[in-house]
Amino acid sequence: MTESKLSTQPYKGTRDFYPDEMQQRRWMFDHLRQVIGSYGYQEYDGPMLEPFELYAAKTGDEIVNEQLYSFVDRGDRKVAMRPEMTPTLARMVAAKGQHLQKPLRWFSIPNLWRYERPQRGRLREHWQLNVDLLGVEGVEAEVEIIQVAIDMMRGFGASPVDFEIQINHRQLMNDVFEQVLKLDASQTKAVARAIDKRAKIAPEAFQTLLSEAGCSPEQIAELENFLTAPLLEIGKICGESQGYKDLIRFFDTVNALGLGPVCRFNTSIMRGLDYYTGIVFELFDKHPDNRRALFGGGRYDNLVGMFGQTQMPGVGFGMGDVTLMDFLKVHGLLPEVKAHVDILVGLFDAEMIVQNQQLARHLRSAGFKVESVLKHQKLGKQFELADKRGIPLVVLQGPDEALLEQVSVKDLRTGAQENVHMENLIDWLQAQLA
RNA sequence: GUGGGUGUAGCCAAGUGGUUAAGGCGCCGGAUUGUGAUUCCGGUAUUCGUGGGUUCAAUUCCCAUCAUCCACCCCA
Repeated sequence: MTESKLSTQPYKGTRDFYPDEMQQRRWMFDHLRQVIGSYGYQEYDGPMLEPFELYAAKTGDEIVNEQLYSFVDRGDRKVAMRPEMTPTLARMVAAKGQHLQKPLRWFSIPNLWRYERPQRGRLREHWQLNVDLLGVEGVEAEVEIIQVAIDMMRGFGASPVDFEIQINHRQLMNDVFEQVLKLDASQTKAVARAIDKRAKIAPEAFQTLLSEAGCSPEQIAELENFLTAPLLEIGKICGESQGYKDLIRFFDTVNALGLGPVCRFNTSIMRGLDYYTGIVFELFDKHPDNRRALFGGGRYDNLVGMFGQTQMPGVGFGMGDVTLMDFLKVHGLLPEVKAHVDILVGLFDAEMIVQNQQLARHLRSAGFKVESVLKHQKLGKQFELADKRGIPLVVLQGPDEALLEQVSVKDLRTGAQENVHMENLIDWLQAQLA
């Protein structure tokens, strides 16, 4: 028999969440839910599998061609594992469009799949918070979404100097490409890609990319002029386009709300997804060890309409759990894993299992988180177990205590031990744990 | 998809072409059968990622492969 052993490794680019990691994940998501809930957003979810075509149309060539997990099902349907949530959201909204009361404030924390080479901050399966606001045309929607993002970061204890939201406008970029620079379709794509890279490469390398894209020196100069211009100068370069007006109104509002310092206009923010139509933004970590985007999002006014029933404008963003976790680690914002149990009910000897269970039931019904010892071990082992788990209190009833209707309570944090009468036990324990 | 680094116990690791493969943490057991986090003692690697080759001899050298990390590509 040369049977090869089954590997215990998780599939490439995926993670096992053992209880400690799961607790961290829960902690993170609970924080997010709390902030989002404070804005009135409701949670939804959809299937992990969708028709392949849902992504083929608008998600972007690279994701569809190279990063989509897809297969043909037993009924010959081409199926994909969701690489992002927004198409599912759009589908769900389109399906019920007329009946949903607008605006919609929805969020979800789906697991998403992309066939990629794993590296820092990127895996094949990740969980991504998606927050979307649908049914609002004006930039007030973007302003609210940005506030949600900022408050989430604050909720984790991040300082405003730790991160920055960079903001651009898709339509503004399109206007510049088409009307000012007069680029054709293929040039537009190459130029957009070059702009996306601009912050990471040398200025000469950027110019080379533009030349390779077929730009004349004049076009390059004009583009440079645009890219480095402050927002207020943009209007002079490409006219008072809708994109320009949106941005002005957006920044006016954001400044009035006191959120200006964390928001910055940046013409380099392009975003890869094809469905964005208006303001786009990314939230960056400013820590030198982790300079990367934590969130990305923007306005997608035509996505719901793709399904042919109703048009519905939308604004939203996604944030990956992997990148958020890196942010929290780098900035020291992850708390110690807290004990999940308040009390261990010890088992004095095997014959006392019923008393042990009764005591544990009594304490649980009073609202404590209680673990009970099910198999007799030496008492030293039982206390050791409690200590290693971080359980603060051990409650034990041996023959001596039972005679007096008492239990012995030891606080492992202080080492203090006391006998407490059953009548006072609940109050006494509550005081200890307060 | 391209280039580079690394694979020795659950984790962190030292090590050498030649008898039994350091050490630390953790885990298990004991000293201490009514009391933990201290101390002491003991136990914890028979595929040194996997397969093949060179050799009298390979954990060590060579090749392949897989995994993992980093950079690129792209993105979250």
